[in-house]
Amino acid sequence: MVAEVGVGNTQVLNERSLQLLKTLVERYISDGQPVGSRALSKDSDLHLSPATIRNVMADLEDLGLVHSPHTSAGRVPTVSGYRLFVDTLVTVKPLESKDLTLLHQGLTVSDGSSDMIEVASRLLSELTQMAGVVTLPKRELVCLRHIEFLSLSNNRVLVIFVTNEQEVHNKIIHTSKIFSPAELQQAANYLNSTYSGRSLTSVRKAVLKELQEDQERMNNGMLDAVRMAQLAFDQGNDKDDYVLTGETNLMGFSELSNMDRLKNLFEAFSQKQGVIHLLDQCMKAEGVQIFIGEESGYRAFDHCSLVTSSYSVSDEVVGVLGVIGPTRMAYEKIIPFVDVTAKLLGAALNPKATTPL
Amino acid sequence: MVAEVGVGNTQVLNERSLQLLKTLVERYISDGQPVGSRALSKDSDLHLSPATIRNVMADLEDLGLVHSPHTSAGRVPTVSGYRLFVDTLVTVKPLESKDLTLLHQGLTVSDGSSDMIEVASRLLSELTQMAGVVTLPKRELVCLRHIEFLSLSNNRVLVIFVTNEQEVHNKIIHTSKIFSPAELQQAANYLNSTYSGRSLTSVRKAVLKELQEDQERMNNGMLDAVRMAQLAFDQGNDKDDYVLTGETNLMGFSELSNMDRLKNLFEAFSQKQGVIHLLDQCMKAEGVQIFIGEESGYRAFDHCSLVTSSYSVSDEVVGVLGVIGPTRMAYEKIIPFVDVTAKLLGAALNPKATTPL
DNA sequence: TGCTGGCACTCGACTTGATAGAGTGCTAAA
DNA sequence: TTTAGCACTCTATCAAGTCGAGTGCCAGCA
Repeated sequence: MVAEVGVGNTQVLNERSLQLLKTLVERYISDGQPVGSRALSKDSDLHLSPATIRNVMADLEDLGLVHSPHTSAGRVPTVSGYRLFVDTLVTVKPLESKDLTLLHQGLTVSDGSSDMIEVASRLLSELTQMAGVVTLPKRELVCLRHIEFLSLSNNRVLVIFVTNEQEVHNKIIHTSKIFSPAELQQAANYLNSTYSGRSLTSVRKAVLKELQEDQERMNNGMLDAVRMAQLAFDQGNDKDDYVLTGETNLMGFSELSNMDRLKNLFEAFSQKQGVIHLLDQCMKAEGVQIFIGEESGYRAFDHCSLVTSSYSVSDEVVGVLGVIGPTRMAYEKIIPFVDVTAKLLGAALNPKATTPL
Repeated sequence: MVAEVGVGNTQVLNERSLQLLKTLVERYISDGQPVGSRALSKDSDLHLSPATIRNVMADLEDLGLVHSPHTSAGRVPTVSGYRLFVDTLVTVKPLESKDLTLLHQGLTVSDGSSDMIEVASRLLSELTQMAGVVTLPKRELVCLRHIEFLSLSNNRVLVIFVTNEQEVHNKIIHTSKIFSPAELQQAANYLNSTYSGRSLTSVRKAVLKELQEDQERMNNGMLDAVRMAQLAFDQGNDKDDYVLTGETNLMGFSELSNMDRLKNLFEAFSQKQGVIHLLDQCMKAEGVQIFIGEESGYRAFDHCSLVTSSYSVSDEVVGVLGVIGPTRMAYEKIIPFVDVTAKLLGAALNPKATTPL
């Protein structure tokens, strides 16, 4: 993607062109207006005349890095231009100490009763004045703490299970026969003593294995328990989900003030599907990842950028968080912001954490 | 509010004027354009010339029922005009059988595993193409089914309790001493045997009473149990909440395409406070209630109307549902729609229900 | 060879003026 | 009491004109 730099056209994309591109993007991000050659001549420290800059701009336009909305307007960065900018040109600013303090305050493990995910999302959106998004930690990496059954009418059983420290999940399963409360209690006891402390994926695997191989070894009660566990931890039970806050902040940006775009975007938010898929992709990479405009592949996000970072608990990636805003966002601030938030959240979610960083 | 009708100015607000107001509102609702005297003359069955109608319009304008955006535009209903219309003039249309079928399908008790509240909200928004809102049933009228404690680190205890048939709630409480799992189990057993089946409010009252009066009668374990119950069922534990769907539908309406208005509205939605307060007011009245524009008292809703109805389980009002849309909405359809949905939802939530209506 | 000043040109934003159409208020007549 | 007619008002729309920002290109200069 950055292949243009220094291959065939080294002489075109030299240091100076890159410097000008950088200045242009910075200027456009802060102003929102197409940047003309005169402004660029003043802004950059290169002491070049507007005429020279126009020549360079023409080259950058040929390379698809900038674009002119119309004949006599300045230049605006294209998606490729932004890409080059965030990949190699941007000079990230260290987080303002005010913001850092707020993040620390919000994301310390002290107060276990508040929902960290929610807090993180809110911090992201409030401090960046854009939309913040945080996925719930992946259940594969989540430990079963306790399970409990409660009988309902019509062969239905309410399964309640607690994961990690304090997250409560519940699901209704349909059983083939009616269980007495005592039987349910017994089943729960068996499952708790056997599987408590193990990860949900490993529990699921173990359950499947027992059903296939060890049936003769088990008594009826154990078999029932394992069967119910299978139903309870069935794949795709709790769909991965995310917490999104500050969507309304996005309504302030002029590039999103087009009602159709905005509607598409908000519909994408409420359907969740696309967003989840996008965030899933970010989970694979470590560190900060950025989707600019159409790069995401979802039309609804055409005029948005997404700056994400995965967050990890005990060196395992368990989720993703990020900021959604207009393509024209202050990447140099947002990138470190997302980075730090991800690290703090990971640390805060770590049960045996001392304050990190 | 409807006091103008037939008091001092009977001769002004006579049958004919009302008929014309009705026609005007209907026409404006369907067109969205200010209605002129000529159009009104054709639309109404009164066989009056435009000139006559202009005289009537001038009277209606004096009474504050209609309003001219500018000198040579037609008339538009004011809030008072809408009020009079929905209170006395509107002829509600019976629900289309297609919609009725869909409502019945969605809101029958058969499938207990899906969330009725969510379904109801979604039906409201999808079938009306506006936003649907449904409050969660009031907890005062909710029965405790089962309670369970789980110890966490640092004197914290995770309380899980199940209400009604299958709703699971959880809360973390801080205790003064550290309990062993066995002690917690014992406390849960005591509470389950004592309070299971009673409403949350009555449990709360009973707990308070025991703590104040019957302390000497109880052993230590019971006392601990009751203390924990008090913490768990503390007032304001689960804040009343609502499920809102189809907000994005509102972005299609021209009267809400002003970005500022829209932003205010969506911020009100995400803060929830104001909406909850508004819905609470509706809980007091039975049947369909309507807030038009500024009547709600919340600036964010200035250009919206809210058509609500409380819904009841076993003859007790437990919640409110409604539709939010632009002031210019098809009241004659929405009113019966909300009415029927409320009745169906109430019936569906009734544990021992046969299909109603 | 690369940079710069100059010049003609283009395009959008804004202003102005003219026109058509919808709808009103008022008055006088039926 | 209703109606027809008329003058008036206001909006929306279009065309024309102007201004300014910015470009592309060319010729000259270091």
